Amino acid sequence: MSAAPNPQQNHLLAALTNEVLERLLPHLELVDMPLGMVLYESGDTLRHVYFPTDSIVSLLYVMESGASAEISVVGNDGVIGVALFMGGESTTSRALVQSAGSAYRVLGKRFKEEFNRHGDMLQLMLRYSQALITQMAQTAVCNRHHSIDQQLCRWLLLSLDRLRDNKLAMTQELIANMLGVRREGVTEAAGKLHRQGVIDYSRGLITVLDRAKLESLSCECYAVVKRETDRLLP
Amino acid sequence: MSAAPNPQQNHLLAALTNEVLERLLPHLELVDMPLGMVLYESGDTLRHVYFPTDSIVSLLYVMESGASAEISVVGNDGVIGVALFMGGESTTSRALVQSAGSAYRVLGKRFKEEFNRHGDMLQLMLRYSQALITQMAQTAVCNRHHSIDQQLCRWLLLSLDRLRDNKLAMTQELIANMLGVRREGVTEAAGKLHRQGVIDYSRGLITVLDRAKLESLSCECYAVVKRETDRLLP
DNA sequence: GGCTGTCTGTGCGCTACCGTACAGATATAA
DNA sequence: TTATATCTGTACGGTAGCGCACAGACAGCC
Repeated sequence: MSAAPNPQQNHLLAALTNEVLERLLPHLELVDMPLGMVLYESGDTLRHVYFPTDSIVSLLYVMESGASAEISVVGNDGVIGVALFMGGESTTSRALVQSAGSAYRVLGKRFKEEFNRHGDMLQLMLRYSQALITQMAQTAVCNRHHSIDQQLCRWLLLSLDRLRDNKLAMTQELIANMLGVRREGVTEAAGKLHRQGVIDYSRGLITVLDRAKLESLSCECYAVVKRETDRLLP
Repeated sequence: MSAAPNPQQNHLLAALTNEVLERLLPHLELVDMPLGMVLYESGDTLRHVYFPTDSIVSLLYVMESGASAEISVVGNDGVIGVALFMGGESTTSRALVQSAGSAYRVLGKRFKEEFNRHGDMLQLMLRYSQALITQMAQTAVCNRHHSIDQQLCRWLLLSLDRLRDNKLAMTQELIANMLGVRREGVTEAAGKLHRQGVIDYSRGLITVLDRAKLESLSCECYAVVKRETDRLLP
């Protein structure tokens, strides 16, 4: 939160025409997003739509057993709360702040007013929804076919793209929850990356040293999602 | 295909108001959907939107290595080609006919004309999209945490719900492709179900004998998706 | 300083699933 | 009938990841 927050830091808000943005601005509320904050739980009626500026939010699914897995990750490239305009009002996932920062939020009711004008906002939200679908689909196959080593690389890259610098405040325990694996599995994978000089870390602070190497060690899933997202939301 | 095909066999078409349906009817084309037919490949520009009556279509992701995994399954409860109205025109997945039958299709252009009236069709498609998102998310976590045995049960139930009778024309090889596992893994899981009297099968024809048992052996994922789908699309 | 809680590293047996190989069974074609 | 392709069953070694247990490292607090 070094720079003063600005709605335009969120790519979706920045992509709106001035006309739409100016209608929305009075309803935008800047909120602090501390690590671990839960925006909503599975089944909750959504009250707001969130546009992160420098924070990152994970859409996390928690099972009956308590085991969890990340479905999608949203930063300044997206919005949290698509279920609001989809018409469902709630989802089966939890939205959890994975990297602290800030976000702009709008009351669901106000947001729907703009959405229901069936103009730019509708088009933009539809395209974003497809990007979200792509990411979820890729997560599903990645969970099926790729090793923890590869998935950790993918996950680091996804987070990195949504941050200003190359540092992530994140313990291995939390990463394990996101990936839906054991903490020890993350420790081993991170150890390998460390030995190869790709990352450095200590007590919850990860520094990426060699992004190119990270990309080469990642599975195809990162690149596929990035390419498709860039295509849908230029 | 015993009964004469009728657009109303598709739940989404049946949910439309008469006004909308009558506008759409002249553009609906009944098509045969043979097993193995590919409606579109990853990256293809979608030409039609498909509303299955008694056929079942799998949205399948195929990776660089050739390995695959099913992302979602669509029958008379849904529609294939959401990317058309989302604005992307293409997706990263393949649409494959998993159970033969028929479907009604509409040219993308005609469909978008109705969609862009921003009436019932828009609302319905948005709600369906959320149901699709729910299914994909559940698939992702299921791939991470559940055994082949459980997933086979889930998969059989999903298929069963979209068929008229309790018979599936499906080889173990094909099921393995859908689940993204080895064919031998499916053979073993199916063998267990057979020994328990839950299913019977031979050479590509599976008969479900004890649906209740199947549900009890399945992971929670089936019920979660069904409950949420019923909520979104009553 | 010492105490305590959190984070990371490591080891070990276990299981599910994979890759591979091959054999038997059943349908279709010659 | 025989031949061939397809489908299913079984076996076996290899391995990635799990559950569990515990040890060391580092930070903050008293």
